[in-house]
Amino acid sequence: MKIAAWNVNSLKVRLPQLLDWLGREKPDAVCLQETKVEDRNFPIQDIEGSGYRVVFSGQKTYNGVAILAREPLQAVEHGIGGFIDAQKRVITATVNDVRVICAYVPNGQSLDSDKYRYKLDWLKAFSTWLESESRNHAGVAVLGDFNIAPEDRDVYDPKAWEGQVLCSPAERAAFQELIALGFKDSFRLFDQPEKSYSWWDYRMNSFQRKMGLRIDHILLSASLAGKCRSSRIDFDMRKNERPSDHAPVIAEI
DNA sequence: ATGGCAGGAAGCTCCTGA
Repeated sequence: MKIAAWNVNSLKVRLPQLLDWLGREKPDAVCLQETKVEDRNFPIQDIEGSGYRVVFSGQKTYNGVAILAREPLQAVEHGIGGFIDAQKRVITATVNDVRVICAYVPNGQSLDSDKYRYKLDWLKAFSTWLESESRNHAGVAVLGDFNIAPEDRDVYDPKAWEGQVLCSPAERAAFQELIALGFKDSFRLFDQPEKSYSWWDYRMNSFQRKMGLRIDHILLSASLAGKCRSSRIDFDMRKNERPSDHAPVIAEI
């Protein structure tokens, strides 16, 4: 089973690229973030026309998540259980007996921002809820934009980013708390190229200069990690015309 | 030290992203 995550930064703009990519990669399940589209405007027809079923949870302008799958999406759940959140950041469904959790973790903006406090509170609630999901499902995969670079090797200039949002000790500790629930960062199960990142700023020619961060991840519960055959970043998607600032991440389980 | 790029909503500019 091939699973993937991609922060599209507007599904409306990226739809042609998404449909192309689905035809080429043929993933079994795809988690999208930052769709930025209200549910009533979601492009259901285009996606179903490509042979995928889809569930989504969106809002105007910001956030918005969706899961696409070739097989039925069962036991769909919106948001984080037990956590009230006006922002549409999580959607979950069971596909082929795998509990697929699509997450768009808050950005946090800066350490002195209210948004940073919200990010840490959000991650705490997410961790608590994920623990119960793990108890209730044998195979769990968490895919999405975590807005956390877990280690210095996930950052092009660790000195410059030290202590900054996306790299701060509290955010990294929150990421490790998820790992401590029994998840593996699938990307690190395999040897990877140097300077493997999943996001590059649109400015300053960051992609060409390999100035990026690895903040999009696929976490796998122990049973899925044990049979994971590959995990990679589809860098080529960042070379497209009008690219998303994020590249898709893909794993085979 | 600062701004730079992109998308959206609104409106001829601002907010957010990371």
